[in-house]
Amino acid sequence: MPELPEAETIVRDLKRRVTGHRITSVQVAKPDVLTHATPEQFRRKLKDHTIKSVGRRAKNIVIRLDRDLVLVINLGMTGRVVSSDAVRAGELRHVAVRLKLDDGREVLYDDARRFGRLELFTDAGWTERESQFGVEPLSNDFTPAHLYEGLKTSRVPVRNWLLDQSRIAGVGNIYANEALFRAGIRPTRRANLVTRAEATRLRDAIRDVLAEAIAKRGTTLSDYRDASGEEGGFQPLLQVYGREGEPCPRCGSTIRRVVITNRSAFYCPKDQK
DNA sequence: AACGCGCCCTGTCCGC
DNA sequence: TGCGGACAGGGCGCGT
Repeated sequence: MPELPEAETIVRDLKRRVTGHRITSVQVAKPDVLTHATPEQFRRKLKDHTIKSVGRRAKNIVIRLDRDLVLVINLGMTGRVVSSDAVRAGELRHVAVRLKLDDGREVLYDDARRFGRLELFTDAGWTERESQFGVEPLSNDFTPAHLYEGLKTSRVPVRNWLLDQSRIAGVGNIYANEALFRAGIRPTRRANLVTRAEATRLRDAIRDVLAEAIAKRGTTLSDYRDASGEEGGFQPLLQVYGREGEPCPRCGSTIRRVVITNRSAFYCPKDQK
């Protein structure tokens, strides 16, 4: 599921719903979503901490608590973070972790495939981990020159290059494909063969598609929900992702699907060279 | 040492 | 209706 726009949407919802609240108890139903902690360690560490802020880095939800504790949630493919007062009972069938708050509500982590992970850090520990991610694509540091110089150093297909979180933080398969369509670059092209002019178009395309997707509260293909349990609204605006066999919205050619290193890529054979 | 690959796991859909 | 295979937003560890 979730790429930068979906994580960002959840973060904005959570910020409003949980900031300032204290965690009064923690239940772990599916221990395999925890990294480097037993359920007992996780429960003991989180209990009685107060949530100071909620933010995002790459596709991660970063919850800062008092007394030097940071809870980082990566949603994997099917992870959801929802507030218990926003979902109907029984709607969540794979709750892995419950965080009970001081007002009686719960923050629920639900994950059908359990590819998602919850991890606790100290401030310093998270700073270290965070340094391994690349530039935030919506920040001022993500310049055309930055992108062009980075692309020059690699011969992998540009679609794969865009998925590398140590290069650009937060772009996943949907938005990589959409940005490449907007920029007129075929997903299979080697990164180092993208021209300076194309890199500039790609940089703008990445920023535009991410910002537009955030404005629509993300893309729901099947599993993604925001913190209120609602679907995203960007899926009708996808131009190539998941549209194999449909006409290109720009030229009418038939959109193709190719598999690059085990993941689908979609493109218009006429508009993307 | 950059890169491709297999794997983690469940659900859904499609063809037979 | 059932069954097997393909496929799904991600990311890690491995071998080359």
